[in-house]
Amino acid sequence: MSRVTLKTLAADLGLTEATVSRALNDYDDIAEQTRLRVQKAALVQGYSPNPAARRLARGTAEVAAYLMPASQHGVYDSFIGQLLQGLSESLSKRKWDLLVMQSPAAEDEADAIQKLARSGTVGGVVLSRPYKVDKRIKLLQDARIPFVVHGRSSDCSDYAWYDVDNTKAFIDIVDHLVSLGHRKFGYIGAPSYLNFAHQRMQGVLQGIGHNGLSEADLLIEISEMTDLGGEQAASVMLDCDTPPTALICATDIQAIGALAALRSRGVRAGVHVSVIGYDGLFIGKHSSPPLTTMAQPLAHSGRILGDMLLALIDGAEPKSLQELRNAELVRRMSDGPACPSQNKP
Amino acid sequence: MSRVTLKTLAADLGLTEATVSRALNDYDDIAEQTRLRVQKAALVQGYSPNPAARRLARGTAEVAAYLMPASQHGVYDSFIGQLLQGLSESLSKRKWDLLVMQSPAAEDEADAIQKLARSGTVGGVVLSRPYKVDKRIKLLQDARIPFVVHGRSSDCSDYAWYDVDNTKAFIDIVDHLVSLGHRKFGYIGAPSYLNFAHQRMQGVLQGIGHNGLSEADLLIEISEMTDLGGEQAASVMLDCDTPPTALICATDIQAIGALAALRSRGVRAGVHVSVIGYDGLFIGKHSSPPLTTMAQPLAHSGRILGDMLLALIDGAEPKSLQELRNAELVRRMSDGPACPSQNKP
DNA sequence: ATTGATTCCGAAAGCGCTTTCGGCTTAGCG
DNA sequence: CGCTAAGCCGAAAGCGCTTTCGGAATCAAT
Repeated sequence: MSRVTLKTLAADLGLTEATVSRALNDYDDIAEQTRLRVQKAALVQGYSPNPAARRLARGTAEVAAYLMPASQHGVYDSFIGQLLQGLSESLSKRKWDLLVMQSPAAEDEADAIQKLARSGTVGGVVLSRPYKVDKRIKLLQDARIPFVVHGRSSDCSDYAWYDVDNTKAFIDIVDHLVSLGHRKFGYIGAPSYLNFAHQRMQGVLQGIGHNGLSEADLLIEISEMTDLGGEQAASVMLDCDTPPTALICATDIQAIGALAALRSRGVRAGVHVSVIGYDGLFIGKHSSPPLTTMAQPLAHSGRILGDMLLALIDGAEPKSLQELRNAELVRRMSDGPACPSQNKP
Repeated sequence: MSRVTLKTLAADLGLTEATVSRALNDYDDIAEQTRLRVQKAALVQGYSPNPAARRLARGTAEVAAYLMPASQHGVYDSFIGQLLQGLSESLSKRKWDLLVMQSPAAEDEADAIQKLARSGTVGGVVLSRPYKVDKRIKLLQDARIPFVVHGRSSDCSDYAWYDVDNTKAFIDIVDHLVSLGHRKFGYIGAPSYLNFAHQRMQGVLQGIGHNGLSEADLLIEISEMTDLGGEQAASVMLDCDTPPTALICATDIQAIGALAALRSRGVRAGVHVSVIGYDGLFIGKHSSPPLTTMAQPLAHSGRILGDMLLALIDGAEPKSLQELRNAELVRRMSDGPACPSQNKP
């Protein structure tokens, strides 16, 4: 059983390759009747076009690339599977393929992206977790490759993105904790070249301001986005003279580390000290105590990003494709009213 | 700045496209001197071949597809990110691209894979988590697409695979628990169409046999691979007349659910009842109590699979590429000596 | 009946690269 | 010095598909 190509199909039908091609691609200068005849034959014979040939002829590829964020010190983002599934689902509606690529090392970025553009390998790009100022975005714009960003860089007016309102989320966290009576906070942040980390910190700062507190009421530690990082940062804050009564963490992973720090000191999270994380990771349900967290709605983020990219390909204005969602507080057991007593029992 | 193609390069150098092509691809009928001249020019001008054209001409694609396992009831495998990173790293040594595809629905599998083969989209496939008898494997063989399997189906003699010895791991678990004095077990399994689930159960069964115990000493519950599934299964076993003193779980996720079931009954894991999981998930470190588990060495599995695939492409015998690793018991806090007293306090 | 517009399809030129084949040049040998 | 054998490179034919252009029908209208 040799391959069935346009040529063999055409020969079978007594038509030209050109006609068959147009029939299959729904050109309108093909008689309805022959169109049907051709499409049926294609189905029967199990014809499927050679994508390489099509790509070469058309000059455009039905492939999107997902630029994976680099792993942070061996911690891999657990949402990647979910995101890819959504993306691939959405893209497959148009029979697009999904390529995953490592975000190249900083120096090679320009090269890599220009190569992407030049070779025409991909027809679109999804970029995750942008930096505060992200050269890749400009490169993609210059290369005229349609792209959507999962997150925002500091200047995000000119491209398509989908993001969660990090700043608002952390303002909300502060508000929530203040309403529980907390007045002294610790913030465990992430490296601020990642823009979401910057945004989250801004949220905390604004929240503190809102509520009439001063910077003196806020301790800040920046740590790696790992459990160990969170644990160390929490330790530092807990061991100081007037430790905070509430710990706000940039990510759940760090929060879980913070929980460990509390446990090892015999401090009860949710009673003596409140801990709130961000992400809504599944795993927080099973920490001890279960972690209160701001859950981001990433159930459909993959699909949304995919749909945006497709829309972009169809000629939509990038600026019209910007979607901001809100995270939602899910209270479990690690937050509670401020503890009036000393928090070192 | 228009695209630099073989044509423009050739024109610049006063050579033919053919010569330039051969020079760049290290053919040996090109004078060393001109080869260098060409390669340098290519570098300077930033030439990179159009992959679609190359693919079309060569008839072979430098692209591997990863068939993502479908999510189980909304639980996404957290190892996917890590695996993809390893794969992509390995493949990029040869400038191969990585495509991710959803494993198509059962009925469409044949179609999908045949389409893969016919269209020549991919030059290799990585298949995760095979079923006990997996049609996809035969399809791939028939289609003559090089492929490696992450895991094994029940008949695994004829293809390349990388797997962890699930059976041995669970024998080891039983042995370990027996040495701690346990005599009555509960096994929380996963749906056995997934071959790893079958293997793990076999391990438990063999372990029980080894140690001179009988089937009466083993309760079995099959559940979904979710925390809830594990929790429900554990509940059933704990509530029976003579509950087991040790719970063996097919996956960490289920084990974590089991832990929850214990907690809600006031039964202390690691003291009254031992719980052991499998996977070595990061998250087990932070459960309460921290989960004892068989950790599989997946740190490099992506790279290994990638290297295998590349070797296959180079003509290696599939049978010579079969690698079995052992999982390793990492003891945390959820196992302990059998508790002589009633385990319902 | 002649013209003009439609409708539908074939011819043919690529897209950018690979690869076979053959020819020219130079070296090696008697 | 002539002849064969390498060594190098150019010519050209494709890979399988798309798309422009134009031509042959068909039809309506003058």
